[in-house]
Amino acid sequence: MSDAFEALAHPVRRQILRLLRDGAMSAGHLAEHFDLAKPTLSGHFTVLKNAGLVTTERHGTTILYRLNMSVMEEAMAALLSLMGKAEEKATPWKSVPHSS
Amino acid sequence: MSDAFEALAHPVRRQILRLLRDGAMSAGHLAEHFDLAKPTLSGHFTVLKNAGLVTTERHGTTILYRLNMSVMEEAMAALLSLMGKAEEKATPWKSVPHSS
DNA sequence: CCTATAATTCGTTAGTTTCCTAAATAACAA
DNA sequence: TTGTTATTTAGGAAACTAACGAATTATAGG
Repeated sequence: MSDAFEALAHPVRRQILRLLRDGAMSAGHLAEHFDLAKPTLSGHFTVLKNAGLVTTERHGTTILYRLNMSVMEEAMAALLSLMGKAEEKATPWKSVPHSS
Repeated sequence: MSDAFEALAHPVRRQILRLLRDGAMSAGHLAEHFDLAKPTLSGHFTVLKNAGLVTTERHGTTILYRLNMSVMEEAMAALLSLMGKAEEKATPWKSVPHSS
């Protein structure tokens, strides 16, 4: 879990995740959104990948980066658990009616 | 927001927050839970305080640390926004019926 | 004022992060 | 094979982090 928060701690990496919200994107296309050298971005990709926050998929010469929602959700759960009181530690999620 | 995630990235600091879930605690009492020198813990307290995740309150010679829920919630919201799709970016929170 | 207690700041060391340029690798096309 | 494009790896400089012991500040009580 430290790795995930560490990865989230850098604004460039959060922006990368934001760009990936709408779907996978290649390293090159992602790099166009930043004023940084490509190797620098590649380093950020590695941090995100090691944290499990993104997955990769090669398509010919390009490599697609994709958000890994399950790890994002694990980070959410970890953060949530830091907020709950101890006596609520093991409380299962309360279900609420669907609104749609 | 970087500061908050940076602060959350260290296991000792997450444990400190966990210890504070049930109420404020003095620096010394917190330090008893770790096998680290007090100056080291004091450094971690400073990181948490600079991130806004805790507040302090002096009582005589002791200093009480207390969770700052509102900043914890801001971190939650930031993480949540990284997960939502762009077209949901500005979606206001949907209200659900109270369960109690 | 003097002493004791609680906590922080200072100074140092070792290891890590971030960024760069240059070189290497992978896949494809001619 | 040769060249082109996409991306990563290598190597290095500057800045930052985490940890410690020693010294310092702040407060309370005699």
